[in-house]
Amino acid sequence: MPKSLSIPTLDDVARAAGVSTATVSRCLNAEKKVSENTREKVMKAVDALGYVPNFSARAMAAKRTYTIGAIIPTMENAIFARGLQAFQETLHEQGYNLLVSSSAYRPELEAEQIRALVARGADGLLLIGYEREQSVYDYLEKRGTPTILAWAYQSNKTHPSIGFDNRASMRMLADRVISMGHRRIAVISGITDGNDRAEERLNGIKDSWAANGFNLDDLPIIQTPYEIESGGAAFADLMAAPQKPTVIMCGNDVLATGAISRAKELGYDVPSDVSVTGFDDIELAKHLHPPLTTVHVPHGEMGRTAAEELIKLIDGRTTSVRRQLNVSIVMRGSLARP
Amino acid sequence: MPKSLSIPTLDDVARAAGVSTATVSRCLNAEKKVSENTREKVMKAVDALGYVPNFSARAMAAKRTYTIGAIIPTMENAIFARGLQAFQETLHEQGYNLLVSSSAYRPELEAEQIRALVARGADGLLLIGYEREQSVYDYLEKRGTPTILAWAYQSNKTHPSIGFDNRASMRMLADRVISMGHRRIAVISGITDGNDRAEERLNGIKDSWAANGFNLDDLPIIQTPYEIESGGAAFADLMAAPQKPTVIMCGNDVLATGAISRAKELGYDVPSDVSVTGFDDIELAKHLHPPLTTVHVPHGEMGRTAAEELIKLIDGRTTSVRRQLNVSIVMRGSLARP
DNA sequence: TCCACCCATGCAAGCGCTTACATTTACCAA
DNA sequence: TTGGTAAATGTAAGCGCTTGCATGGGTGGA
Repeated sequence: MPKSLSIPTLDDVARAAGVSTATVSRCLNAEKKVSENTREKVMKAVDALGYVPNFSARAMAAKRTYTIGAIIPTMENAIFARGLQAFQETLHEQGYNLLVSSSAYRPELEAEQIRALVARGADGLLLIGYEREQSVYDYLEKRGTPTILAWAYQSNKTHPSIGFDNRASMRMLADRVISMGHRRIAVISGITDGNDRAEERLNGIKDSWAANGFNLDDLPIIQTPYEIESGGAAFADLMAAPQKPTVIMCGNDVLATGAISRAKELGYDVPSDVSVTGFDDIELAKHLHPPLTTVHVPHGEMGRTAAEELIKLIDGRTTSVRRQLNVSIVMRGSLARP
Repeated sequence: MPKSLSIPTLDDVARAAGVSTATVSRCLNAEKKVSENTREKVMKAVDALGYVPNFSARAMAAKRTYTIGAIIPTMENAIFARGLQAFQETLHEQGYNLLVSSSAYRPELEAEQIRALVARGADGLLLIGYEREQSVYDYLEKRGTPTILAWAYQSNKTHPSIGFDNRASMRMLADRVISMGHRRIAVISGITDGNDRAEERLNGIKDSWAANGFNLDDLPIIQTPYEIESGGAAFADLMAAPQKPTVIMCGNDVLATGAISRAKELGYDVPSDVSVTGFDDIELAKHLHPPLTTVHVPHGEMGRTAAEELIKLIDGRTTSVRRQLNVSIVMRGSLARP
């Protein structure tokens, strides 16, 4: 009975090609050290058998997987899609694969998934933001797994990271809003607990507000999950106040989408009744009506750079990276003078 | 020099606990067959060393990974997000992990990723739709990897699948549109080449159109990628015709989003100048302005069921599944009488 | 013609686990 | 006390690959 009915292994290929397994292995990996003649024989056998190397066996023997793990807070909306796409494409060009999982913004789930990815032999990891337990960093350190943080950059942190300054960026936008004459600002923030990006963005607004001589007590803030519905609900709450805000600054574009949608339902015109701003500049932002004024984040560049630097880290071609990217304000129709 | 500096293995744990590796292994897997006493000792050692089992080694020895692979056409937009989320949650409840990759709607990439996932030892696979080369199915068959298809259901196909009838669903919507009095319909379809769902949806519209006694030559159709921008561009093209359509039926909600956005830019009012319909009922649909009339797909149920049935397939508790889910039309503001 | 080298190849030792099978231990009935 | 049985544990053989080292054959210089 031919063995061909079961899954072919290196051994099968070697036997079929009349060489040793070592030779087959070398054919499949290092291009060199095998004569043209032999390689041809081997490749023919590989094709004939439909051989595909067993990943686990390879990982075990080589202690290298050419796999990168990424854990993002959510796949539900497009916040991370563009950046991750670029990350993945760059990785792919360099012969790496990407394993993605989502933590649903839950730190304990993130920790679990980090362990799972490391256990799977990920050569490196991409994580979002800084905030996580020290024990997680210790674990990564101990296992020697190169890790790069993205979507955030804080000059006082030393961990390899590629991102932008959420705080300064949001402050820039808030300054702009205030300079346009707005004096009644309300904020729909993401949940800051366990999310340094959300916290920094909120702080950016507070910075601006305070620096312009206003009282933080006069700055209504609602924290709510990054979902369209929540943004809508928060909008309704904020507009129910006796002193209606003239502008609502949202922690990201998803919340802003909800706010604008709800504004329409409630009969408010944006921006003449109330302005709305976002953050991230997801693709949808410019297609909202009115188009959303927001902070443009260079997602593609961030993903690409993160991939390149992470691979350097893995190859030992560098020991640390810290790169700050520039964001810009995109003025669109959703923001006007009060 | 203590070995604790390097990554702890089963051996280390066994030594620390004063038992054999077999016992430790049994502790970590089958709950039974180990005395309470021993288990405690072992667990203590595990904690102390911070031991995490090596996934590859485990996969190799056990020939089982408790990992499911899913390949979806895109992560860029939310089409698959809800369904995948439910799929993943159900899997997780049953102790399985999910590996996701995206094929960017490219069959050859999908084939490559299928091989990669199988090589990684995926116990089962989730794929979208029916259309792929026979060789891919043969490969899966040969490797004995259980595979379930989702997001589509065709009664004439026998492969395990869980989905809905794209053709009948879209036809239902088209019938409705026509019954409202529309006689000038234009279609923005996804690229049908290599995408059976897109093709079926388009066929559904054609079915209805023909069944109502109209000529297929009078049905303008543009095929374009599932992107907001493309939807917008297609909309502009269709409206540039001498005979403007009274309704534009889109292959999915993403295209419809682009169409509505572009309509505003061009100064058309939806639905009084032109109606727009979508398909999928992504979260955004109801937040568009006007809210989008579309076909509601039970994504959550589909994901959940797919997970359950796939696991049954893997466990050999069943040999085949074919389940058709019901969709429904959601009437919202974007569709009105001409 | 001979020797030193180098390149292509083979040999075999793991990588860290699981599990069939063997062994030991504990306990109970006779 | 002793034999028998079942439960707990240990032994060791792989799982499919990579890679350091050994080997052998071919090449070119003297």
